[in-house]
Amino acid sequence: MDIRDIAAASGYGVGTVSRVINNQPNVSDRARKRILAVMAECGYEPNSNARYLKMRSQTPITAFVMGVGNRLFDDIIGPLQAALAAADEEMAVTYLDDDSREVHAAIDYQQTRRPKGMVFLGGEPRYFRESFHEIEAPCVLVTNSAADLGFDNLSSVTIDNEAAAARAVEHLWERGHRRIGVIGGDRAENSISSQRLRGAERALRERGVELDFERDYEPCAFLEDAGYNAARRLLERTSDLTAVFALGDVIAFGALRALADQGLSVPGDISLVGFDDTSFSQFSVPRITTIRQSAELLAERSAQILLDGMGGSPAVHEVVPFQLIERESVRSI
Amino acid sequence: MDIRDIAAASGYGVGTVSRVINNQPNVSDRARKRILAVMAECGYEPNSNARYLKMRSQTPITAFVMGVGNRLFDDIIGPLQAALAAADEEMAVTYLDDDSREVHAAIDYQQTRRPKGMVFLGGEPRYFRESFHEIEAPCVLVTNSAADLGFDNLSSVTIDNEAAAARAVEHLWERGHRRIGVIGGDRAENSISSQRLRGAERALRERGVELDFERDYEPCAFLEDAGYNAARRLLERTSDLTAVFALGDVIAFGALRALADQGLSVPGDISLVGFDDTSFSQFSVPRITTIRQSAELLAERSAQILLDGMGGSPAVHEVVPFQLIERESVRSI
DNA sequence: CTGAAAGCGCTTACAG
DNA sequence: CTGAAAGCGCTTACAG
Repeated sequence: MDIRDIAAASGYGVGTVSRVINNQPNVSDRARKRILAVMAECGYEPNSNARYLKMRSQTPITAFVMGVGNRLFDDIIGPLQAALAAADEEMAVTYLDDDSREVHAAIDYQQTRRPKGMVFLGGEPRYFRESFHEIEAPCVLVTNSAADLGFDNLSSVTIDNEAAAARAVEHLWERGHRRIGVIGGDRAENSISSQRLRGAERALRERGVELDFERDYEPCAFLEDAGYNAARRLLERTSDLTAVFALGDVIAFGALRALADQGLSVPGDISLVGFDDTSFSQFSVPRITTIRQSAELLAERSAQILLDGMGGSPAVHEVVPFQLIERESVRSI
Repeated sequence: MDIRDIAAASGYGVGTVSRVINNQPNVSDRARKRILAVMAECGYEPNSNARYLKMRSQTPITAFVMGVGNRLFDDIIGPLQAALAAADEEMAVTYLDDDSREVHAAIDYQQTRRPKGMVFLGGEPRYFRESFHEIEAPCVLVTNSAADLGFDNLSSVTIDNEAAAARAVEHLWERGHRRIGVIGGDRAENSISSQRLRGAERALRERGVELDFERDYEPCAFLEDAGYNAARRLLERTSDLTAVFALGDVIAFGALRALADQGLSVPGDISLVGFDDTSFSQFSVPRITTIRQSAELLAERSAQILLDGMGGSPAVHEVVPFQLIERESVRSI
């Protein structure tokens, strides 16, 4: 069942059928109606490989979402789509699993789809450095900075993760906490988690205390049970902590459980701050004080920057504000 | 930069270049080496639309994952991939958002990719009924039954959701609970949530009590805040409940919060059972008693059934066991 | 408003 | 082992 079958069945030529498929003008109402009817009856769907092989350009903007289940990304997609739609641009979204290299996926995609522009929700700067030069369309990386990468078609919009983490620690400090532990991420990794870690370190240093990585820090992945184990190890090792800063809410959620299992109440015995403002921190008992990135703002700025880029503007690297959300997991001492 | 450029640059013909791209025999080592070198140097990547336009068959098995952030599905993917790999079959995965109709996506995909087989993690029987007849490859629907649909290339593997829900209610009953409320899902919907609801209804009926939908039931979406509100409404309306069965763990998580906000302790004042065994129920305080579906089993059986289907076997509809996981949210009264 | 024809970038018999 | 040629299913000037 191809376009020729439809042409034959409708009594028109393939050119005309193609025009109705693409909603183009210069087709009589009669022809359009007839052809639509035949297509519906046959359940015909155009072969998209053949289409894209020809229309090698100008397919919609595509958003790549790194990993699944990231609430922040889910919250960005909607407003992003809306902002783009306001400028009459469609946006397709592709979810990538954690193992896939976003830039390779984008290269493949570009190869076959030739999108007008691409946006990456999340992504490892490292991969961009390696192979982004192969991609040609204007792009924007969201939630991570591409400022150091120096590609002229790669913009970025992000919060200042370092400052946000520093703010979290500062909040704890203001509440009287002096013995603050940190869990999550990895010192070596050159990415978001290490920026947050640096922020925590800096905030402490500015207050005259050097973060003791041996004693007061425990690295871990962004998973509940990793957070659970990290909190457990940390508390067993150093018992004089009055507060813990978890680099992510998932980690904080696991930590909350670990604390409960050790008979510690939050915030009675120990205070806890998370990062990301996921549903965990909104619904847990106690609700967790955390750092929120504004999905709306991120979305809106990304859309505008991408649009500008498609219009020929050079890459920009924008930093948007974050917010400390005070809830129930920190007490003053 | 296309295959002809590579042919020209290497001094060979396009046919030979195509053979090396596809790792086919009948190419001299010399030619292969030379062509590979040229391709690498040019950073050439074949246009996949053109490839698939020709090779209209035999692309890898594809798994469609409905919605994002479903932990169970995430847990199935790995073992599924592994089981298929053991039979030398690759598997690609495509995440679909909640609004997209899985079957339409599959039809499109089939159109361009012609996969050997497809597996659906989740999916609405309704959509399958409407348009699955257009798809030709052997398929398997996982976590929902396709037994009633009668397509001979559509198998399914699922737990008995009705029995599992009945088991959850029975567990509460055995612990002495007689006034049991239910939250989640929708009576009208012909899908997983309604099966669970029917199970709860049946378990109660078998014990001589008719589930009072007006008083003891509150419908809601599978979201934390929906669970929160549903629990709140239910408890405000009917104050003599000693236990609540939430049709999903996300719902249970929201409910747990609502209960805490009303000053009710779980399980002290009220018992709670969830469904799905997500990280919520494993790490919340208290940990939630719930129903677990075995991701491994689901994956393994799905793989085998798909493989059989590709070998020509007729569709089968398999029901795998579930398990009640007792944790900390139910007390005996 | 409509159709015939060229061409998108590949793969695959078919000759050699 | 290699190349010339046909063809996958579309879209898009170009004539009419």
